[in-house]
Amino acid sequence: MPKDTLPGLTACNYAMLRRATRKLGQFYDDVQAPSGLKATQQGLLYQIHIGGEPAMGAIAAALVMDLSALGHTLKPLVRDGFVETFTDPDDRRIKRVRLTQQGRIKLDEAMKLWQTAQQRFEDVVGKEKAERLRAMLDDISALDFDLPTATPAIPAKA
Amino acid sequence: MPKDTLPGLTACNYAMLRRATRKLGQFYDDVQAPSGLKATQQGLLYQIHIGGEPAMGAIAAALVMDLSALGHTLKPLVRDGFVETFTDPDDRRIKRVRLTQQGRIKLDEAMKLWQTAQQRFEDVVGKEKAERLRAMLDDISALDFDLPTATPAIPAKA
DNA sequence: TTGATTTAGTGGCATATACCACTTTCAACG
DNA sequence: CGTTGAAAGTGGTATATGCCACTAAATCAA
Repeated sequence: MPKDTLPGLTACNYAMLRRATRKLGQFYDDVQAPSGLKATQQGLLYQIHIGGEPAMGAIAAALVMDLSALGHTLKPLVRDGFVETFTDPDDRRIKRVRLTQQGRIKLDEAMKLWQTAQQRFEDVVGKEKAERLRAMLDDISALDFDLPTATPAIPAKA
Repeated sequence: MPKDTLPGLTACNYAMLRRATRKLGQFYDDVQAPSGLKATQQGLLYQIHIGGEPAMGAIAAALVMDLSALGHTLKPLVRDGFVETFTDPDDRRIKRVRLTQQGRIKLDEAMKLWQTAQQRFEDVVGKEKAERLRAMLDDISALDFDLPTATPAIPAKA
């Protein structure tokens, strides 16, 4: 039975990460469904909320997310009136983002549900273990994987 | 400065998970790009490979993935000739999946690149720590979050 | 055997994300 | 000043995923 000796996908860090993400997504989304927001959207609203009218690029950087992906993700939230954008008066390249009144209200509502999910998760997994998990994940998000695929030590400007 | 006292999104298990997933996705995808497969596709091919002509439902269950999502994800792989499907002769509801010859070759190719990425990840994070991470993620994928949202102890068939 | 129920997938629709090719602004230089 | 190159976003295209409504096939009951 070769299948027992094959490593299985449990060996792949990325595959494990995605699988666990799907699992948690189903859970958090389910709990937060009454608010009408997906957990992803709630997270984005929150990030904007604590960001102080952040620029698109700042949000993307904080979330380790592609800038264009952020733009797309933001669209439904703008369409539904939870978020609005405006051009930075000092640098017209920069687009800043903020919550609308409605967005703040909706975020409040969603946060209450979030707490339920979060609490439940920690009850099941253990507060201490959850903390360790988040710390590890935070580390990973900050890593630098530079593959030295022919790194010119110093481009020497030539 | 209220921003320093706000919990930041680092408190949310799900948000952390997604952020780390994006980070690793960018890394693994980048390393595996030469094969033409995304890391997600490589993972799926591998799962099929070790599954012994698995049924759609079996794959979805193993990956904690929605069945319809799996169907969609499979399409490009079928289109590109890496995977083929056939109806189970003993139960025509069941659709089984297997790699084509071309699919096996492509998987081999991608696995070599995967090993590079995997190795690099473990070099940076530490083999032991990576192992703990995967174990935790594996646990999470197997959890049962039943929120007793009015659980009728026994529907009593009425 | 027939009608109700359950199981396995499909298709449509919507969000999440990524990469690439542009466009618009700034900023730096000569 | 212009020219040039970097910085910030936008739009298009493609995959990843999920939910829901629906169909087909198998099972269970009566």
